[in-house]
Amino acid sequence: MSDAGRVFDALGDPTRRRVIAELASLGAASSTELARTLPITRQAVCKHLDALAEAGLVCAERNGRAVVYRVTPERFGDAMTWMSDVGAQWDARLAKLRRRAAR
Amino acid sequence: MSDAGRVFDALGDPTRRRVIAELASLGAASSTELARTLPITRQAVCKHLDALAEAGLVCAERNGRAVVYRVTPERFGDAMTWMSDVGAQWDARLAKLRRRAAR
DNA sequence: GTATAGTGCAACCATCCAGTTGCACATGAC
DNA sequence: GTCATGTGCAACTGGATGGTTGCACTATAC
Repeated sequence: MSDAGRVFDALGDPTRRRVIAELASLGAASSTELARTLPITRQAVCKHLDALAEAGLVCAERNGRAVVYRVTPERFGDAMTWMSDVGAQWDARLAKLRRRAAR
Repeated sequence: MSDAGRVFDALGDPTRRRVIAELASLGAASSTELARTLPITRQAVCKHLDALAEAGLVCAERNGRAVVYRVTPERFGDAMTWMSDVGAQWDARLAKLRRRAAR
């Protein structure tokens, strides 16, 4: 799957969006810390973090017995590129249709 | 839910991304036409188009007995804004941490 | 008129997955 | 050492939903 696809799949879940937003606002946090601020269990948070890591949107770093997660928003670019591509394609089509209509 | 949330939910499905990409490349098409170019039935295409319309990513227009769909990529902006907000939040946090580390 | 092509709606099924619970293991504090 | 805290893994469950089939309805073509 494309990188953009992975990003959309990861962000397609509302809770996952909350997780990453929370993480961005905290700066860095462990699954346990995030679970304290969210209405779900640590296990659920872990699964979401795994999915986000899979998409390259967060990274994990072991620190003693704690695992600290951080946001890595670089991949947002892939999703943005996908959207602007679709938009551009549509715009080109639209322009073509308009030219034809003008003739 | 936020508009950005709706966009991500809509684009979270791979088939739905194919549908909107196909629609953008065709310019405009009915559910029947799209079903011909995709490996799913018209009914499935309809459901996806409904979801995309719900998110404001496509619009439908009746034309005789045919219903023609078009891409309306304006809503992509909401999703992009969400991503840049999360990124900015993280960047601000990062800068703060770096300042503290530099002290 | 009839035949054809398109749409809309409802029911059904299978699969996926978010979330939970429970337990074992690891690490730091004392 | 013990105790507390945090993580990892596995099994299970309920609900959501992507996809299908079937049928009724509508509009164009002839």
